[in-house]
Amino acid sequence: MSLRIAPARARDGVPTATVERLPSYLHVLERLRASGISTVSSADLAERSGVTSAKLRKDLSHLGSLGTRGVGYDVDFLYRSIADWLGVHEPMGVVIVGLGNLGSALATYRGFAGGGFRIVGLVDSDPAVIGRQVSCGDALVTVRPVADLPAVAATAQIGVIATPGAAAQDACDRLVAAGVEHILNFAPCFLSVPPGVEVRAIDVGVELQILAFRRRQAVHHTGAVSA
Amino acid sequence: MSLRIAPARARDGVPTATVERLPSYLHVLERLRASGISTVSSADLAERSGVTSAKLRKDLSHLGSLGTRGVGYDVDFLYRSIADWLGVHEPMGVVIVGLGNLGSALATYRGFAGGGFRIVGLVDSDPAVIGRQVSCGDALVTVRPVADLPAVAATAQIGVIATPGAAAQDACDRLVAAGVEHILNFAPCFLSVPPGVEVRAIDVGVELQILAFRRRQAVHHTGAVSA
DNA sequence: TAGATTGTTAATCGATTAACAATC
DNA sequence: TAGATTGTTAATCGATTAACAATC
Repeated sequence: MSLRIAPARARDGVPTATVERLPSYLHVLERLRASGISTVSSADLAERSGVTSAKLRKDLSHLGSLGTRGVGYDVDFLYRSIADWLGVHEPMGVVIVGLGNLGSALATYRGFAGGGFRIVGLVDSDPAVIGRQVSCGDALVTVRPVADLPAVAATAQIGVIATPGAAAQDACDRLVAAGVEHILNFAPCFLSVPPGVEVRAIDVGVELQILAFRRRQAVHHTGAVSA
Repeated sequence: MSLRIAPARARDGVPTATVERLPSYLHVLERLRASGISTVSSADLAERSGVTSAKLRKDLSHLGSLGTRGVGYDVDFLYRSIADWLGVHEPMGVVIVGLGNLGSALATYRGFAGGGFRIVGLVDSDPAVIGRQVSCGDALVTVRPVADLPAVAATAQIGVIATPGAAAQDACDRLVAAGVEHILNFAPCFLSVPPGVEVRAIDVGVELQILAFRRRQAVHHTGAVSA
């Protein structure tokens, strides 16, 4: 398979559902590449990503014609095509608010160091935590007080909220005031934000409840529980 | 508003998307109840949950006719109706595999203690971690070696994987072998499981990539980056 | 050529939305 | 009654799926 130039990429018109699956494909391709596999079929890549092959091909078709009929996809070329399309090479500054157990876990998370993310700030309100040095990938970052958030967030494009629920809206407001318009919220509450600001929420409690419901449903729920 | 009996609840035929939003509504209602608010309109509850009022009413309509036209929803009644329907009163045993930063954060997470979840086991492969006592809500739980997983998982209905990616599939296989059929996976990899086993995956790296893409899109990406 | 696998089509399916009749 | 708000309908929208022509 000869070296090819990635086609002109249209960012618009690609379904939301597709965009949200591309990072998973990228991740699987990264591992395939690392293990020296040079070609994959849609069936193989789909299975490793947990989707159907039809869905995978449809997703990829939105980025262009990236495979070879009768052969499959070149792992390296497909990896670079998706990475380029997503734009993962542009570095992203991340500020984390809240350095309890979860915030600390996120700060040291490998996914931040790799993948074009850089921790540019850590913020907490607890005097016992402020001043602590946290090892984020190859950099040491000092936890700073909430008062420093405007300065810290100035170089951040993405804010991560890992505070208790009661403090989350305040943290969010401060991030927004500092100009951060993309927020990942781990606190168990809904954040209200002005138009133009995007929040993605991950609520562990909600995920657990869904899973617990599925489990109850699976056992068919014979007999009534006590009222 | 007089005391009412919750209607017969049909668990089947309720859309997946609705089921996955019910825990959020429940959570908001919990806070409303705690703050002494006794009645909400669909518009109000929807805004606090981050959905539209039409969607909220449609969701709730699947559980029955729970509101009062011209008035709204009784907070306490609606809370109990959703809680009963989801079945949150049946206790769920949870086993966590992997007690690094993230696993520890999850073990001490308030959401496990409340909401009908009970940590019945903590497992890790690191001798430095094994034997450590972790405070999970009101109980102290001892971290046990991977070899003990079958015994530990015997009383668990839900497994949580918080290991590094490389160890996740092994952890998953062991959980499944121990009879756990509902798994929440925080490791950055796709888990393959036999039919009948359900996995919900939370990949922080993927969420970040999606958010980063949105950010890049928002600045409209004028001009080309260096090839 | 024969076999394999993509990219695309058209049909199906499910979820969202706006509007409004029902009714408190 | 008049005003408010639900529960439901029907239309719209978007995502998934199966099948297959294109083509390596």
